Amino acid sequence: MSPARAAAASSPGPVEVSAAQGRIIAAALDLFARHGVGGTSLQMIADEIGVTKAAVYHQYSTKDAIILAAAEAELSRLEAVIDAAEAERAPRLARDALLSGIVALAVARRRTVATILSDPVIGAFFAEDDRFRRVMHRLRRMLVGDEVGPEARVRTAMLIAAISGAVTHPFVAGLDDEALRAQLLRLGRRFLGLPA
Amino acid sequence: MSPARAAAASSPGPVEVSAAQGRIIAAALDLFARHGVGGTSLQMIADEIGVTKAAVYHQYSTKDAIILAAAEAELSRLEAVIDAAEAERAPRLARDALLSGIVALAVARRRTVATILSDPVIGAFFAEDDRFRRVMHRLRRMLVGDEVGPEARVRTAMLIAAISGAVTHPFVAGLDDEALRAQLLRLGRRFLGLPA
DNA sequence: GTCTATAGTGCGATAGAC
DNA sequence: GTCTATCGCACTATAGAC
Repeated sequence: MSPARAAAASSPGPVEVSAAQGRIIAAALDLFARHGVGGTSLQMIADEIGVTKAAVYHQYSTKDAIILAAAEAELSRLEAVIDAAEAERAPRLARDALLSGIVALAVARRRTVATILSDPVIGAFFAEDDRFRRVMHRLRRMLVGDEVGPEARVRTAMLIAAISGAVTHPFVAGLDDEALRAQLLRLGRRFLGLPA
Repeated sequence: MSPARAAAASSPGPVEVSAAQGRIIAAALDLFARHGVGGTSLQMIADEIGVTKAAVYHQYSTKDAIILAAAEAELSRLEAVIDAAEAERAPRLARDALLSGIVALAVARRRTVATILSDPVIGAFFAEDDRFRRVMHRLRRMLVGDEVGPEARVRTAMLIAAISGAVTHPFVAGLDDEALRAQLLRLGRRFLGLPA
């Protein structure tokens, strides 16, 4: 099987969603962040949108399908940031564009990003998802280049965890988005050894 | 029981637990890490220990009480690390001891630490828990001193998120505890501007 | 695309025996 | 400290009307 074919089999690029599906995904992400994936029922999602459970089932035939759709929707946002960064010619510029993009994404979606990356149920889905693995691989490659040792692994894991985890931390609850974004970018650059 | 009520009822100081209660807490922490708090039922906890639900209820009369006991047990480990670090005379030594202790704790309890700090259900309990707030305050004070600006807040949040989040990241799944600990400590020191 | 109605399962929680 | 047995409820999921 060709790479293109394998990719199409596991997850076909940008996933199209109807308006009704978009409402379900948005409601699900919000509720996942507030109650966890396991603590969110289809009834809660239906109530949030203002329809019945059966209407939700008409769009996604299982709860797992909703979890997957919500996780992939959030993953797509990260993919778009990576795509934009890779369009930069110089590796140095690409890396800085990636960092800026990740920080902006994490701040703009404070409540959802951390949930997607830390919820054990979504983690189980992503652990076997080729698309997720490809995204993480591209991320690491752009951040630390071709290094593969323990130092590079830990450094990348710490940077991603620091950005995604810090935005929901109680310490920064009172900060407005712009102040948070600026500090995250500055400290992230310093962590990577980039010019501030 | 609402989180607010449970937090108000929580006692300061070390909480004594019987052998049976200890088994429940250990099983609960393990299951919370694997399925999330909302995705863990009392039946799952009972099965893990090898008793019935009623036996679990005899120790903790609600599921919330189990969640609270498990979260506080993990919080106590962090408190012990802070206590030990504060015993150091020089602030510089205290800060380095704290960092080493946090890193060692996060690595030793890879699976549970991230869950406790990131699960939204536990977050709701901690948000109104004075003991948790005191621990976080002591943590920040030792790490960044008396600074209170956005930079100090974001820096502390990033460090805690980086350490607790990195230990469960897929990038470091293949690393043994000692290698992970050494790298986390080195990069953590560098992030704080301490001598390596 | 949304509804009502319902099946079958597992949930948190309780009562009372040993 | 653990058991059996049970209650009432919420859950995922399905069938069929509009």
